[in-house]
Amino acid sequence: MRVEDYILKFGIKPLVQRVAVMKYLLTHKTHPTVEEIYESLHKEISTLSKTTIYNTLKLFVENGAALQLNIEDKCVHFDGDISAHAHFMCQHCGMIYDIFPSKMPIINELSTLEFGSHNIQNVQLNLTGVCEKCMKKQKNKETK
Amino acid sequence: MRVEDYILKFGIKPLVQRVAVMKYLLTHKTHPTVEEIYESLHKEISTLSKTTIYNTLKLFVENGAALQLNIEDKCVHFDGDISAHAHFMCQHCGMIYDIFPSKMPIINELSTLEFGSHNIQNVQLNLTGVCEKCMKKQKNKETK
DNA sequence: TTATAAATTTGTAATGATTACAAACTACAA
DNA sequence: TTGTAGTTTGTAATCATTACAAATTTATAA
Repeated sequence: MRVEDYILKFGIKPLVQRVAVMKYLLTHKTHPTVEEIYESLHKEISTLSKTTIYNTLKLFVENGAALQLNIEDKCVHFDGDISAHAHFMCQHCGMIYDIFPSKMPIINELSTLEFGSHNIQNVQLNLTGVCEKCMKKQKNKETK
Repeated sequence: MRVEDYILKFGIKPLVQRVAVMKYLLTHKTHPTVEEIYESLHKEISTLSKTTIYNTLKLFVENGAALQLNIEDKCVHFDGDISAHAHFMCQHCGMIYDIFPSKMPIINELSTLEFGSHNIQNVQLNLTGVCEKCMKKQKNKETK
């Protein structure tokens, strides 16, 4: 499906900037920040402004076309994968890993959670720690 | 137990500023921000600086004496309750509700989660939406 | 005690992500 | 073609957080 049609399904008018941002999100599973998206897309679309990226991502999130991850305090990350999954962020390298229900079945239960009469609109399961790669690096340093 | 002894158990030297901040966290279950803590404690301890509150909270979090909640993008919240529980933040009023395992049994499973060979140090389950109070307010407006 | 070193606090300045805003531009319908 | 609403853009402002060095407090050792 064309990205134009994809974002249309969320009620979002497919303007060039928006299509570019969504295309970026869908092809880069790195949970990018505004800065990263800007640095990359600015090369293709030289007139693209950072404000537009902020506006566009806000629009995506409000319409359920993307997820905003508040997993760290430095800055916000975005995710074009709106399927049920959790995230693990490494405190050393900053990488954010996806965790899918096949690896963590509890994730399947998150969509049915209830909390009194409150209206739940979003559920996020955020893990932090040290990733395997960084742990190995640490061990190597220790043995030197 | 005195707050002095409580933070000592986390290996934190109980200086007056630290005791004041921890006392605030333990008596205000509102998941305060640095700003809120500062505004309140500044009245008692006029010399207390915001930087010290930042330093102190960082120390608490690093030593497991408090939780840092990244549930929204505006600013960070802190929680002196380190028992297993989740949070629900209302998008309208900004209030953060505690969710304890008795109301949401899945929370009990969070401490035993595993993800490959990665070293998990922290797990947070964050819900957002509209709280009961704010939904009622909305309904009242609609019927007027 | 007293002197000295180490740790901590404080206030200010700097940083950097995010937002506000108004002017310029674009899409689209009459 | 023209008008209007919607969108983008660049700049300036905001505001939470951090850096930093001086001042202060606490711990240590003589």
